[in-house]
Amino acid sequence: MSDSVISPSLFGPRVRMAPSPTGLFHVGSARTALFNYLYARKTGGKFILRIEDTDKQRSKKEYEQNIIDSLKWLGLKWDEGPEVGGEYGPYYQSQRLDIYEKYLKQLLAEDKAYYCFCSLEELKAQELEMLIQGLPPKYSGRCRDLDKSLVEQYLAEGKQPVIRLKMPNSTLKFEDVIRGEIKTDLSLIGDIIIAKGLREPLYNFSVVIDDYLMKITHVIRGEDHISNTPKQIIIQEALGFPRPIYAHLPLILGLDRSKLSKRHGPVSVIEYQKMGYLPEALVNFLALLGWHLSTDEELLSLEELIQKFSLERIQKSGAIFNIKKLDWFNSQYLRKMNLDEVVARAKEYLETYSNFGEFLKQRPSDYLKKVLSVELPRITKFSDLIETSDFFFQEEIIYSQELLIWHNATPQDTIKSLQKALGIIESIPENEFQQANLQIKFFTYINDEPTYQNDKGKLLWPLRVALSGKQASPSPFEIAEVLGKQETIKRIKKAIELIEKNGVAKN
RNA sequence: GCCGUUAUCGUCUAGUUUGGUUUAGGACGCCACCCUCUCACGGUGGAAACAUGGGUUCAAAUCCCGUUAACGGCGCCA
Repeated sequence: MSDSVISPSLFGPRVRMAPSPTGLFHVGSARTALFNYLYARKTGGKFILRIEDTDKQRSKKEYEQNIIDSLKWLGLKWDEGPEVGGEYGPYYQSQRLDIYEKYLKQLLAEDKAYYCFCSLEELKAQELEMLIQGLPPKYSGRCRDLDKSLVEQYLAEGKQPVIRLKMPNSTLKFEDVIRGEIKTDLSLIGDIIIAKGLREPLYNFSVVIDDYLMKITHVIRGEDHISNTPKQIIIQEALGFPRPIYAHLPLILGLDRSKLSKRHGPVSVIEYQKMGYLPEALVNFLALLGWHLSTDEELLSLEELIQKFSLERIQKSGAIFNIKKLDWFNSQYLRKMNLDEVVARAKEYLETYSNFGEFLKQRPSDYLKKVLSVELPRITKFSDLIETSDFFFQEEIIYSQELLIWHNATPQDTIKSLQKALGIIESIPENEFQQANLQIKFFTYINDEPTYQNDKGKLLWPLRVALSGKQASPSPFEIAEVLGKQETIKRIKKAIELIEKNGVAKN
């Protein structure tokens, strides 16, 4: 048996990401892609993307595009694969059927694989039987030594066989970079099906062929593949292929510690994009799920991650996807980022995911920048802009008049406060209508006015609500500057009207 | 059921290889206080963990053995 392990070639390691387009690109896959990418960049190797679309029933074009879009959004560029090509293509398994067929025939000819004509029903029954006996379900090997002529006859009759690989009965050991030595008793596995037909290869088989032909040196993938590894190694050995280096990543888990899935909440990369997370933040967060520096550094750009990454520091146990920490990363990135950059991204976000785009077009070009300079400390992701800062993006704001009333102030008090505020606002010239100035004007008044001296909220709270319509918002001065003098006056007058219409009448 | 993997604060983790420097460090979250018209931001402080039993040793989160629990796999899916 060949135990030859691929040594890093002259050209450096080659790693790959091999997603299947059977669903939206999962954050777990994104992390696997990230680790592969980091390793390739760190070592000067190549990161290859291969689409595993041999399952014709489940593979969909739209999911294929989603994989590509998600990877691009995250900033993980592949060196070979769809769109960019490469010398070991094609990079879609569905286009490699001739290749698989060739190797399948070779295995059959060498008697290392055989046709199996057992029906699904028979197999199911056997499986059940073994389970009852407390044995691991395993194929009996009934067709293993079928007579050649009988095989020919069945084939001629048009029977649809599957192709099985003859598994040895030995113990197989392999080295995992993250976990060390892993042993399996092959006698427990039985002859696995490697293809449904000459042109219908199954995962375990096609991966081995592709990894070999694409000269993959390191297979970095999820822990859920550990039990596939021995099978793949046996296929490699039957074919005389060298063994790549394996690294099995811990799983990403949901709150209940089971593999992260839809029932735990949003799981696809695009959903996080829609929620307004920054790709940088997602990448940073994902990198720290199962990998950590010995120092306390956590905020790391993709460049820094590349510099500092090492397979050795990957964790062995699964990590729970904690969205609160993602939120924290996102706020950090939002605040650290250059304001113009944030504005550009927020603009794009609002245009694609909200209906505030039109409103924005009618405002001065620096309007969004003003909004963001005020709202940035208050949001964790762009969708918060839609939910909590909508008053900046709408002509009409809706709120109840009770919200305008401060503590134990009466509606009359509130009208008085608003009128006073209106007076101050009106006295400030358009070109001096800035936050700092507004604040000075208001506080000068407050300090001389006994009614408000010790209860600033009596004046400021109704003002703020009049402008925002919210219980929680930036200060009235900040909002006023962004809104501009005219809009500010308009909203205050509206508030006064609102109380006059309802609040006063009630008293 | 069988096989495999894993086990430090609620969560992500440092420390485990080479036992003592650890009254176990950091981050997220949580709580309190300060700032304050509200909400955030910011600042200060706090609660919070070595799964369990047994060894070895002067000394164990760190080494050895057992137990338990959790998860993953056991597809003519990938």
